[in-house]
Amino acid sequence: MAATPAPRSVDDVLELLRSRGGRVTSSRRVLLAALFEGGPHRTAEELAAEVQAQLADVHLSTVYRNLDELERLGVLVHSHLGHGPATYHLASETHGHLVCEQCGATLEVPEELFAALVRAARTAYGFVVDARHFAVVGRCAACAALPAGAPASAAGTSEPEPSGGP
Amino acid sequence: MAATPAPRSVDDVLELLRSRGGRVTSSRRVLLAALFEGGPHRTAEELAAEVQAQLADVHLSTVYRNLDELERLGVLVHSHLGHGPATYHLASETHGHLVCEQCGATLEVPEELFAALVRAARTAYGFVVDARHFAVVGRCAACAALPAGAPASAAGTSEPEPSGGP
DNA sequence: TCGCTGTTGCGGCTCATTCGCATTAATGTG
DNA sequence: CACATTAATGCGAATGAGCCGCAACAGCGA
Repeated sequence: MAATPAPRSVDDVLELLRSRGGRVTSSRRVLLAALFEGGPHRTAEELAAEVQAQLADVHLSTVYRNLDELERLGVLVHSHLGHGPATYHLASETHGHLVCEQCGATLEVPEELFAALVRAARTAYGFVVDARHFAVVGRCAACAALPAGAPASAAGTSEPEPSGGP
Repeated sequence: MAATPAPRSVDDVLELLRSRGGRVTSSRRVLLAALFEGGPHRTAEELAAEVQAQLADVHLSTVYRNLDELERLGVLVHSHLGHGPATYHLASETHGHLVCEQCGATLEVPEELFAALVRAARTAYGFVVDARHFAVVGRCAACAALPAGAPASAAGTSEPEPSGGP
C-alpha cells in the first residue's frame, strides 16, 4: 500500500516529485526545507511565512496547493488539533495528539496510547480508527487540577485562550 | 458539579431559562421542540431549517445564539464529527462518535469504548480526555473492507457523502 | 400599562481553505 | 540551445461555518 516508503531528505522528495511527472520549483524546494528543518505542528500559514521569508511572493494558496500535493505523495500528513487550523508534519513523524480545550496545550503522544481504543473499535464495530488525523481533546493535567473554567498558564504551542466567563 | 441535572422536556428548559433571567421566546420554544423531537446529530443549519418551517423568519444567527445559550445552560452539547459542521444534541443523550472518513457514516458508541484510552491518558499524562466533543475518525467496516479510496454505500445518520473522488 | 433589558433580524466580518483563470516557467525533445 | 508542453503560480474572489454590532423589538416584573 505504501507507494512511498519514507522520504529521507528534501532532494529525496524532489526526486520523487519529478518521477511522478511533477516539477521542482523553488517554492517547493523552500517549503520542503522548512518542513524538514522546523518543528512539527506547523500550520499552512506558519509554513507560508517561513517560505515567504526566502521567497517573498509565494502566495498562500501556492503553499496550500503544495502541501496538498506533498500529502498526495505520502510525504506529509496533516492533523486537526481541536479547533483552529490544521497542522502539517512529515509522514515519518506521525503520532497522536492530546489537546487541552482550556489552555490549548498540545501533547504529542505515541500511537500506542490508542491501542486499546483501536482494538475495541475494531472488535465491536469493525471500525478502523485513525488516531492521527484528529486530535483527542480534553483537559491537560494543569487545567484539570483547577476549578473548571480557569486555564492554567499553558506551555503549549499556541497562546492560552480562556473562553468567556461563567 | 451539575448545576442543571437533566432537562426532561421543553417546558422544563424554558422554566430553567426563565429562572436564570432569560426570556421565553417563540424561536426558543420551537428550537427546543425540534431538539426534543428530532434525532441526534443535527447541525445548526438543519435545526434552523426546522425552526424556520414554523417561524419563517428566525435568522440563522439567532439559532446559533440560542444553541449557544442552551449549551451554556447545560441543556445541549455539540460535537465535531470529523470535517463538516458541528452537531448538537441534548446533554442527556451524550455518547462518543466514530466517523468514517471515507463515506461519512457516523456511529454512536457508548463512552465505555474510550475507557481504556481515558485511563491511559490520565495515567501517563494526567490528561482528562473528553471523548464526546470531537469524533474519532477512521474507516467504517464497509469501507475498511474495500481497497483504499472506494467508499462503501454508507448507511450512516446523515446522507452518505463521498468527497470529490480522486 | 410601563419600562427595563434580554432577544432578534440583518448585514457584514473573520478564518481557513479552495477555485478559476490568465500567466509563468520547468522539462523533454529536436 | 530553442521550443513546445503543460504543470505550477499569483492573484483575487468564493466558499462554508460561525460570530459580531447595532438598532428595533418584545418578554416580563412592577
